[in-house]
Amino acid sequence: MLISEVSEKYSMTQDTLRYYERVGLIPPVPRKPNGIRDYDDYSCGWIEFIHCMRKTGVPVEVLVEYVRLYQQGSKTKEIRKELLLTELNRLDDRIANLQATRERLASKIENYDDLEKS
Amino acid sequence: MLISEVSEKYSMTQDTLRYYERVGLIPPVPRKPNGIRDYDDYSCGWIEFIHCMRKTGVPVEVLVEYVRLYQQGSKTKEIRKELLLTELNRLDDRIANLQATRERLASKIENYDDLEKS
DNA sequence: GTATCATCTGGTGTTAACACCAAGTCAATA
DNA sequence: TATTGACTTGGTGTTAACACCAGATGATAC
Repeated sequence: MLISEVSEKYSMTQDTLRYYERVGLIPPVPRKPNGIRDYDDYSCGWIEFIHCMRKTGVPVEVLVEYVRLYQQGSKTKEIRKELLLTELNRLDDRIANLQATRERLASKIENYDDLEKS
Repeated sequence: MLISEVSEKYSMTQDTLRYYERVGLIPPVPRKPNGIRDYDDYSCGWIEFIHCMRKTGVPVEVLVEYVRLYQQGSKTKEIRKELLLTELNRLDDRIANLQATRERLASKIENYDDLEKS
């Protein structure tokens, strides 16, 4: 798969795809003999996963560390799991925070409704 | 109330407080005759509200617009309400997105658990 | 063979949201 | 009265996460 197709498939720019590989957000992508990237299912899987994590705000730095550990094989399983757990907790915190603010906003809006009636 | 006290109270830097005022994230803060900021309850209320919104990711730009409308008086009530509604919807979308990713992460972690048992 | 592509690498530019700094003012304190 | 300390403004610096650009290469179309 060419970078243009992957770019299309996941709605990401080619620049972002190359950036992700450069900084280690995904493992190295296989190349054709002439050096052109040739994405396979494995690479696409990573891209999809990283894209999803990035969209929800997991920092690049954390994901780079995860990929680094992953590439060191099964001996890092335990650490990787811990890393994911940490992010899960962070996510839960953020969700709770957002929900609280959501309620606050909602009641502020209700206030506006009340004011209209008067 | 001095800026140092407000800074302490809301755990924000003095720089951030001045920045918020400068860009219009909060209405102008009253000053003592010598020009020093003297925050009252009204100002503190704004700071608390804006701080809360910013923490959850509502863009500065949107909040500036809200404050601008607010300062134009009650004739902008309807627009302000619409603005808040838009943000509420955005928040709901983001929360849904985060929750989906949360579940994904959680099951990935469960996978790690399974692998350990074998 | 040459014009047209898409791709490559290496480097610089951008944006949001502050953080930091310097030089000046003012009030209180020793 | 001299020093200390908090505050002021105006300006520049920082960081993350890409976006954009230029020049070179290699395959394909004509």
